[in-house]
Amino acid sequence: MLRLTKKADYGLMALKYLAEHPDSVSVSAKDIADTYGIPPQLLAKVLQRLTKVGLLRSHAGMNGGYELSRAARSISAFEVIHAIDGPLFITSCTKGSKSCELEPSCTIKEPLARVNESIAGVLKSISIHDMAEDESTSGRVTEQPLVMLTGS
Amino acid sequence: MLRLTKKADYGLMALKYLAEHPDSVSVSAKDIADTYGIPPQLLAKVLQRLTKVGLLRSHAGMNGGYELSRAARSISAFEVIHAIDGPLFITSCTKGSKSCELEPSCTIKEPLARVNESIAGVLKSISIHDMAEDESTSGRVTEQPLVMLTGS
DNA sequence: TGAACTGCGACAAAAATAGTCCTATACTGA
DNA sequence: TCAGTATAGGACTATTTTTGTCGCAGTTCA
Repeated sequence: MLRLTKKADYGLMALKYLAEHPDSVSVSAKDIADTYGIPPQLLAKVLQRLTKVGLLRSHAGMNGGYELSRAARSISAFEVIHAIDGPLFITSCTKGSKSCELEPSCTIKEPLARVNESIAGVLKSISIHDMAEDESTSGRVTEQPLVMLTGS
Repeated sequence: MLRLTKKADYGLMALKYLAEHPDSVSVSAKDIADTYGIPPQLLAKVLQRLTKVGLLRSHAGMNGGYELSRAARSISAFEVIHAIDGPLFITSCTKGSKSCELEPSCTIKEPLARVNESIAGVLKSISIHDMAEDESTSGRVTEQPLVMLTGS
């Protein structure tokens, strides 16, 4: 339930990798794919999408590759996931497109929409920087409130 | 991204329906399926599973059907979803089974595990009763904190 | 110019979901 | 006690989503 696609996983891993190697001018998709043992071509597509959305800057040609276009601290997990998996959300039919295929029957949607926002909030509150930092200083991140949802 | 399966949707809808009809001694799967225009047999299976898990009580034979085994207020969305979609979570490989197929590469998992818990918290904090109530007195539910995640 | 890249579109393969069918069993009421 | 209505559940098929591959065009750099 509620699982991320592998593409989103790959995207997060790649951004984390880039966040941890700010020194390297640019890193190729292949470099990252090799490091994590994931299909290079797939990762390439993911990175291309992230570039298109503006989270990465690409650099074609020899010694080319990708780099973060912004500070890791300012890139949220939400942005990454949204860019890769799209805006779709919790319930099959979110009120983006025409309500529900199932007539006016979907009475469950509105309550879930709020849950939806809560989850988005959680995802927005965690940055690539947080994820990268986590490893070395585990436990530090939790000190600050991950998310605070009162009222809304 | 992060969307519920239809089965889970159906389950939530059914429980909500039952919560809204406490008068009826028991409601058949067909009744609910007809009301919402969903496949009866599929809903039947969902309800059977919810019964097995103990969220519903079933009653075979004529005029049979299902009823909540507990107060709607004490049944969380989390329980329902967990019963139907299983315990799987956010990231492909949660540290339930052996860490990751991808060697020690999955550095992304631990940070996401925390996100995972946050989401579970959100889901646990909303009850079937909340969802049923929502329609009539929309907006009331939001007044109470949906979830409060500080530190953890 | 050629090697090492990114950028895309079209597929193919695999896995998860959704939905159907069929049979067995339980209970109710006439 | 029999007929009708329900649940219980296994097996199977269909559909959709996800994952991964291939091939080719454009870029950059030495």
